[in-house]
Amino acid sequence: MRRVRLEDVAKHAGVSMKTVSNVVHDYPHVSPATREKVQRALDELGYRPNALARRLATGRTGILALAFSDVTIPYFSELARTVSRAAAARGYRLLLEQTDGTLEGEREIVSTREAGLVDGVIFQPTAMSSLEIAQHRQDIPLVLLGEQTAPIGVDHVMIDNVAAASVATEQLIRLGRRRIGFVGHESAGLTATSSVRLMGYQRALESAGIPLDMSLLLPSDAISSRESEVAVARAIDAGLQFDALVCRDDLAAIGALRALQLHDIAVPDAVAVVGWDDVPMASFTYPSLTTIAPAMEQLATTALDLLEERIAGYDGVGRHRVTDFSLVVRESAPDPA
Amino acid sequence: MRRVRLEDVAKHAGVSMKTVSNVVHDYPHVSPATREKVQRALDELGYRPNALARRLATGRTGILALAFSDVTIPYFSELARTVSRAAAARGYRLLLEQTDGTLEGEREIVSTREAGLVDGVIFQPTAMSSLEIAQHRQDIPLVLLGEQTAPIGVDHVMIDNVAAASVATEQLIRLGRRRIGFVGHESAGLTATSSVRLMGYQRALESAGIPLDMSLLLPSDAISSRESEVAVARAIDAGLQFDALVCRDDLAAIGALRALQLHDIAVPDAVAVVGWDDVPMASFTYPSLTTIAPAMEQLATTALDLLEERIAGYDGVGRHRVTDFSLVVRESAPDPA
DNA sequence: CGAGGAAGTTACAGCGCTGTAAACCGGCTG
DNA sequence: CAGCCGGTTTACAGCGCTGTAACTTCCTCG
Repeated sequence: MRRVRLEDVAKHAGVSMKTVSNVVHDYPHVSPATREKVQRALDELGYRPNALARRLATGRTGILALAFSDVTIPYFSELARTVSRAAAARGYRLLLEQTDGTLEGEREIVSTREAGLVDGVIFQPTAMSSLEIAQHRQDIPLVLLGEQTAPIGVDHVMIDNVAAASVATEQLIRLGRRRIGFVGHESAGLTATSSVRLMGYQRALESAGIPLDMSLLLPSDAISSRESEVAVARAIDAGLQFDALVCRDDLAAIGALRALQLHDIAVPDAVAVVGWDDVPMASFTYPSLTTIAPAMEQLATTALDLLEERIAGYDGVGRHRVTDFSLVVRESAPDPA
Repeated sequence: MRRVRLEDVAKHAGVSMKTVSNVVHDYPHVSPATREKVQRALDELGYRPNALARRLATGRTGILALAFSDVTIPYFSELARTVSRAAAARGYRLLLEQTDGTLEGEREIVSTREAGLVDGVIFQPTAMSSLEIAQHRQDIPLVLLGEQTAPIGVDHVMIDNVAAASVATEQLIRLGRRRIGFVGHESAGLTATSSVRLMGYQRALESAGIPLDMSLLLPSDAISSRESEVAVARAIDAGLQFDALVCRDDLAAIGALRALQLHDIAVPDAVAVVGWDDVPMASFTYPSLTTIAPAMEQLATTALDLLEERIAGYDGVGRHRVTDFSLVVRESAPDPA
């Protein structure tokens, strides 16, 4: 069953290849008679265009890559879904690239040994520094996501993490909490994400005149529910007193919740908890999680806008866009009565 | 900054394009001297092959599509991660296609209006029937995942859902439970998945001599934690007596857990719960979930094996592969003391 | 009635690469 | 020393499509 080519259709309809191509693409200047004749040939032969060839000829593939560490991290699943939808709406398809958060994996993304396959890349780095990105990067349209600062010449979209962390912390302060811990930042090699969130947390405490107590920082060995559960459990066992927790992300919050429950500590009465990301699960934990919700659609749209401009040829300085967030209030840290 | 082509390198090195191509591909019969000369030219010019052109010439793209309803469903995140890794190990990259579980979305996948972009497709249908798949399908290598039966000529990989549902149910029976409910199947338009799982549940009850009580079937309006939380809450409020729940998947189990907790019903003492999929979250709920864990790696590997055979030209009857599963015992339905 | 234009159509040269067949070049055999 | 052989290299024809320029009709207008 040989593939039907444009030429076959052309022969069948008795016109030139280009005319067939014009019909396929709804090019306006084709006479109705020809159009109909060609269309019939198209149908009879069951022609399906070869995407590859078309793309070689036009130079654009219609494929974008979305790269991050791991799709099973709920925030990234959400990101993948949202970007995939938004991309589809613009006629692009999405290549999924996982880096496992390793330097090698991330280098591979940025230095793309093969050209041409992908029109552009949206990339949320974990391990790579801005400097390294600048060094390895090829001349493929690139938009960076996340808290990492971007190299000159590279576009970047993020939410204002410092502000968001402050908002989260303030919610706890409004509840009258004073011994507010921070959970889930890396114990070694703080990521950019954790560090800006910590900064916002500190800032909110300062503004409220609450002195920073270093013992309330509960780092964990890795970004996972497991590790933050361990960290919180250890703190409780060590007799640490606290009445609220700001968590680096919802995964950390979920781990924290579990540690508190295992120790029969009531949430939010004894300890209030806020998370970050508003992952789907945040509604279904018990109690459900108050959390920072990034405006995901807006983020995806903004990133795609920038990327499309790059693809279209914009080659100026890197743009920096800040997208919105909101605090979703649920059971784990309700509004004050 | 014009792209460097094979021809540019060839000119620079004073050899033919094909020789350069041979060096790039480590073709053995190239003299060391030439190889070295070409390699230098390659490096000096910073040549990067154009994937598209290569693929047009060879006819293979090295891209596979993975299609299912929604990446944010944890089972699919896991699937995406595992398949993506396995595919990467074999030199393929993964295009992510979301169908939203709609018929149109799924039709699009199977009928692929464009040819050539993708070497093969791994697809887990939700809405489409086997018949419809057979009707719409094009001649692109295709492997089906999930409980749906596959059309003749199409490969299919799944776990033995009836057996797995029986194992899950038996765990509850061994705990001495007799009033075992089933939660989270669709109240209208049962999917193939729900229906085989229900079948296994019934079979286990029968084997244990427990009569089936239809009132213990708690369907929900949609597959989500929210809906199954509602379904379970409603049942409790209606005074339904039960001492265990088999849930259609972990999402349903998580919803059920929340309903039970909100009603102060102890898990597993009053009601034991088993889920399905072993999503990452299953370890971090409180209590953690006993759940059916499909052998995801094996599933991905098997699917890719079949697909690669198809890509290589196998055109025989559809193969049917059954992969393993296990019951992961956690707090929500522990082993009997 | 011929110039000028718009609409419709076509031929053809790429896009950047690879497969094939053929050419080339010593070195070895008889 | 002709003939042959294997390793090495090359020219060239595609892969299937689109952009461009040019050509052909058929009108319209002065």
